[in-house]
Amino acid sequence: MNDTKPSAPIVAAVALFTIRDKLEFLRLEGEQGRIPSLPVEEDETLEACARRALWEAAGIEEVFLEQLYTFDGGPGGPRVIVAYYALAPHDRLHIRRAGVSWADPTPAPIVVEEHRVIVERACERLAGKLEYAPIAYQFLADRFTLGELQTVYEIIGRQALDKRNFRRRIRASWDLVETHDARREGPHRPARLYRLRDARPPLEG
Amino acid sequence: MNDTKPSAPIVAAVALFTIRDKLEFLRLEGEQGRIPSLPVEEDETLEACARRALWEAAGIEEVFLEQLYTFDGGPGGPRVIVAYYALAPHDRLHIRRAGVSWADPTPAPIVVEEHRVIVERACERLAGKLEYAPIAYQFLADRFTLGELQTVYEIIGRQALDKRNFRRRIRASWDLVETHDARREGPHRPARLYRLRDARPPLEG
DNA sequence: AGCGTTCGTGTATGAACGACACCAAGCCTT
DNA sequence: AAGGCTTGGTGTCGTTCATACACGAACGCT
Repeated sequence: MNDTKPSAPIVAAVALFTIRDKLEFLRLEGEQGRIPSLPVEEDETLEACARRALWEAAGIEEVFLEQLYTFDGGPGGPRVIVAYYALAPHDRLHIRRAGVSWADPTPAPIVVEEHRVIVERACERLAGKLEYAPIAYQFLADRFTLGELQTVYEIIGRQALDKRNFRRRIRASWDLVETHDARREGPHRPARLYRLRDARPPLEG
Repeated sequence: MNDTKPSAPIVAAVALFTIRDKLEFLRLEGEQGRIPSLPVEEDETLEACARRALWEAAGIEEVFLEQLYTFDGGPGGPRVIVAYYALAPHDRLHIRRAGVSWADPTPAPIVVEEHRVIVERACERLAGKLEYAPIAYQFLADRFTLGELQTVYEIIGRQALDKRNFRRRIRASWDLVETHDARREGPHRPARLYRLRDARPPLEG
C-alpha cells in the first residue's frame, strides 16, 4: 500500500487535494506521514499506477489527475519518484480504507521530506494554473453556483475577491452555461446553477 | 551514446534548442533521427544524466536545463523517459562530435515518434513560459541589445511585435540594466547593450 | 411582519495595451 | 562630400481591461 522499499526502481506518488472548507490533502497516517505511492508494475502506465496508489490507499477512483514532476529518489529510496496531483470534489470521495485522513497542506505539510516537496509544489502549481486551466471546476460538482466557484478561487488563490469583478472576469474567460434551475439551501435567495461547457482539456505538463 | 536499449529502465532525454536565425533543435543523425538520451546510471541524478547525454552526444556543456515531462517508455523501449529541454545561445555551443546537426522543430520534427512529442511539447512550453520566465535570455549572451531580445521573442512566440510596445512591456516586466557601451555591427547606428539584473530562477516544473 | 442571509447586478476611475511616424547614427557607394 | 540604406531609439492617443464600490431581491426563520 505504501511500499517505497529500497529496491523499487520507479514509484508513482500522488498528492490528492480536495476542498472541504479549506484546501486539504490526503495523508496516510503513521509516525511520519506519507502520501499514497506505489512501485510501478511491469506492464502498467505511470498514470495507471498513480490511480492504483489512490485506490489501494483509500479506495478512491475517478479523479482528475495530472503529472507534477519527477524527483530523484535519494539514498535508501526508490530510483525516481514520479509525482502526480489529483483533484476531486469532497463529496465524491468515499474513503474506504483505514489509516488515511485529510490534512492541511500549509504552511508545512506533515509528511516525510520527499513527500513534503511534492505537496508544496502541487499547491504552487494549483495557484499558478488557476487562471488558465480548469483547475477550480475539478473541486465542484457538474453543476455549481457562482458563489461556490468564487469560494474555490479564493481558497486556492489565498485572497478574497470582489464578487462583481469575479463574475465578470469568469464569464469572460470561461464558457459557462446558465442552467434553468437553481439551488436553494439556507434562509436566503436561491443561487442559479451553472455548468462549464468547453472543458478544454488542460494541456498537461 | 544513444542507448535506449530495451532493458534500460529509466532514460533521460534532452531536446536542446538554440536560435540561429530560426529556432532549431539538436538532432542525432541516422535513418530515423533521435535526440540525445541515456540510461540513468546507478548513482547519478536525473539532471546529471541529462547533461551527460548532451555531453556524450555532442560534447556540449553548460546549458540551461529544465525538466519537461515523464513519459511511459512503451513496448520495446525503456520503462520511462524523463524528458528535459535545454537552451543555449548558438555561439556558446561547440559541437565536438560527428553525427549531430541542427533541425527545424516545426511543423513535424524529424525524429522517432517518442522523441517527436518531446520536441513538440518543449516548443509549447517555451512559448508558454516566455512571458513570465527568463526563457528568452537563455538564447542570448550575457549582454544583449533590445533588438536581439525582440527577435528571440518573435521567433519563439511566432509573431511579429511592435518595437516601441515591446520595449515598454519588457522594461516593465524585467529588471534590465543599461550598460554604458554599445555594439556596432553593420551600416547603421550602434545598439546599446543591456544586462538582465534580477535573474530570478524560473521555478521549475 | 420583520430580520438575517446569500444572490445578483452597473458605473466610474485608473492602468495597461495596441496602433502608429519620425529623426539619429553609422557604413557604403558614387 | 553627399546621398542612400539600414537598424536604433523615442511618445501620444484611443481602446480595452482591472479595480473600487452599494443596494434591492429572494428566501427561511422567528
